[in-house]
Amino acid sequence: MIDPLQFFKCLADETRLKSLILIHSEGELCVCELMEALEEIQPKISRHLALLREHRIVLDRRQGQWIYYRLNPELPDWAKSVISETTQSNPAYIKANLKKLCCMGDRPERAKSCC
Amino acid sequence: MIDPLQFFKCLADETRLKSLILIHSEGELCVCELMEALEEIQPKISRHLALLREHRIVLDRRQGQWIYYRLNPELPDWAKSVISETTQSNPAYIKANLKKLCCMGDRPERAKSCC
DNA sequence: ATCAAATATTCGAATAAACATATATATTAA
DNA sequence: TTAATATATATGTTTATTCGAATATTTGAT
Repeated sequence: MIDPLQFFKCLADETRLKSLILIHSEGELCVCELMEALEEIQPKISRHLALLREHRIVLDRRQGQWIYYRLNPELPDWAKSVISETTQSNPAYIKANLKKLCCMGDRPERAKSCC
Repeated sequence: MIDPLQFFKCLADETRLKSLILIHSEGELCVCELMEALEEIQPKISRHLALLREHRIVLDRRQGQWIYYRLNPELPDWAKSVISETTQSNPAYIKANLKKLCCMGDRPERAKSCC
């Protein structure tokens, strides 16, 4: 299982930390949603998600053209708990980003629930 | 209070993470004890402790020639909890270091309890 | 089969973090 | 006051991380 040091290194970058918190808040998000919420270019989002995926902190699934990222449910409890508590106790940290996500037009959400 | 990103950056280095976990396990430790437990040179330990102190993750107190570091009791609960859970759930991560601390001769511990 | 959209990956450059060495400060003991 | 011990800090260098730009891959629609 994941080493605590590697785990915290994964959280020690703004793009990755915010992505994780947003993914945890929303359940599942795709790259274009994170681009909008964080106002970052696509390769930057993808690169950081790839790192989280390599460390098995998130899992991905493809649905059509979109790739959805979610927390790995097999993360050790302590690691899940770090993410949960950080999310719950720091709503201000991602408030503006959640807002941008909400206001986003044409979210691929609908596709998510169908099929 | 401390920003989650800054907090995780502080944990994302082996010397700092192990120092924090050891300090949390032992209550209070001085630089020379951490040097022994982590087998690192003094300026390296001091530098990393200084960073933790600047972010108010630890507090220090001088007692004679020694400076003891402890967790800041005013850390937000979520941050305390991150440190506690990480410590409790990863005993193997610092096992060898705790052993070295135990075996250390001439620990300034006695001074700690007197006065 | 071609094109557009979403995402991934590669690569060289820029930035930041960590390091070892040297030196400074503070305390205690002689 | 001098010497020794514990710790802190300053400095130049090395190493690690992050970045944007360019390109590749995959999928769905035409």
